[in-house]
Amino acid sequence: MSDQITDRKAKLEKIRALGVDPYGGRFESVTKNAAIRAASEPLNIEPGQIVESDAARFRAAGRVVLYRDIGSLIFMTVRDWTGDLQFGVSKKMLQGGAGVSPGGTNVLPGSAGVSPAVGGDTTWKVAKLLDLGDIVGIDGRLGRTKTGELTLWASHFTLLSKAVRPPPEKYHGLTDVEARYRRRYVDLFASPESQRVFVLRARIIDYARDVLRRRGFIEVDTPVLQPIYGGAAARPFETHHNTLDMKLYLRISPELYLKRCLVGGLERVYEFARCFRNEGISPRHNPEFTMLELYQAYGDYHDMMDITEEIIAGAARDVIGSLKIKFGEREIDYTPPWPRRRYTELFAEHVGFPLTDLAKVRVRARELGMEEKKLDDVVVISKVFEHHVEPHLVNPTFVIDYPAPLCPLTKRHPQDPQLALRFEPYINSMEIGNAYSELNDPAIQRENLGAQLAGEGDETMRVMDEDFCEALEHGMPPAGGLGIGIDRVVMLLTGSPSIRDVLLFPLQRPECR
RNA sequence: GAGGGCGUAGCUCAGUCGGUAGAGCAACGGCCUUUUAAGCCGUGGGUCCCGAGUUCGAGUCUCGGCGCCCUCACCA
Repeated sequence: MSDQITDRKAKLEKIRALGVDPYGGRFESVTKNAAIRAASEPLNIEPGQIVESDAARFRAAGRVVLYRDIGSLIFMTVRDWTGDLQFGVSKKMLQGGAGVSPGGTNVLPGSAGVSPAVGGDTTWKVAKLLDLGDIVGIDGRLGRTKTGELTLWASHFTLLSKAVRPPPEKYHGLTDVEARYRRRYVDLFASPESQRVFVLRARIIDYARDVLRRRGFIEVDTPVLQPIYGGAAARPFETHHNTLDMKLYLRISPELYLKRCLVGGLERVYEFARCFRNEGISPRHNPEFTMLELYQAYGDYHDMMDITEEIIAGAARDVIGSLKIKFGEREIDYTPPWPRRRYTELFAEHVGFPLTDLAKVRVRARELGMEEKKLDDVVVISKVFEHHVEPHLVNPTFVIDYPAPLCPLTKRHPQDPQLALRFEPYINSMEIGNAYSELNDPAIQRENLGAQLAGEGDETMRVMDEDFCEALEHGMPPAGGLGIGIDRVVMLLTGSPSIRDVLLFPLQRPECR
């Protein structure tokens, strides 16, 4: 059967028989491996030397990723989330009187060796019973081996958690993508580069929060469970509340609630909104994803472009450390200001004729193999745009002033009512957001939403959000609004080709085991 | 939804023309006080994704199913 598990459980019992709890408790005041490395620099440790001074005493902890037993001497490479460090355990150097480190808590109550605690001899036996994947803590003195490797030599040694399952192969780690997604916990500890993505994700989000806080925004939470869904064009997930006996939808967008906040006088609000869309899955689409959405009263979409640049270019510079970041074979230049290009101009430039020449647009659509007869003009235009223009939008570009019929929640362009004051930032041919000068005329809003519902026909169960329209009738300040697909931004900044690489636990069908 | 690719030991992977299942790491037993993916000697380990079929014989060929990845479609 699964003999490695059996072997490890046998060791577990041997360790318990020694009076040591293989699952330790609190082990605080640990210095991170990276900090220990940094602290070693001024010590100028010579190969073969072990430093006696207090400046070289450290407590460290982490997971055993490499283990080399040389008889009466054990070397192990121990990983924490700052990096790896070699621990050395020498039979002669272990101090008795505590099989656990001072402050360690893993002496089994009532065991034979409990008082005055297990000795160095017991500690040694435990060290010999270690396996790859175990989590250990040590107190020791810093030195260098003959070959110059920085090493923390244990005076006390503690087993903090015994792994009864074997880790993946120590050199390759987990490479099978399915295994990495299904058992992310293994992928994370086996692959520092995977861990790095999620640390960077957190820092990028922190960075965005800092930008918004400096600009006077407050973070709010709006409903995920919504009786009426809206704010985007997508099919929703449905659910049901038992005691209210009520149909509910998981939100496809927080937009209509955040605008209610504007009506209420919360002038600058943002939300990191987990959204759910019951649509196809692809390397750029996950059924649940995170949208940073924000609204600024008295602003417009130009302000939103400034914020977009400040967050994304700033995160590139300050979190990743460069305004030029590779993605696949390409290098993307995030240096602001990003070009702001009109939709109509880009269309004419890359398609070869203006989008107002509808006959030509439809001919081109047919050439692309499209069933264009049943589609509205603007839909055909947008398909042709996607096909011909998006591939050219590699470096960050704001595409501005979209055809109005595509934008039911957007204010019209004052010079051209055919256009809407909307932009989408594109990077690496991918939409990474959506923003506009928000429509605040309640009559036009009601009309647009009605037209949208009519366009969707009976295929969706969508109904008019009367309460939202009523809110606008109380007066919503003019405002700029912005949504940024956080997952996609993290993909770009970390060089991750699939959205699943930046989601800790992407949706997978049940495993047949 | 359509097409293509993949699925073999805990992990990473070989497996020829259809002929009784292989390596490295990991594991187990032994040796070793300066290793670096430690080394040396020895040992064990398989639902070849699942199920049918063809065949004297299937990891290999055929069909069906499941899962994952990619492309396209839908969508965003």
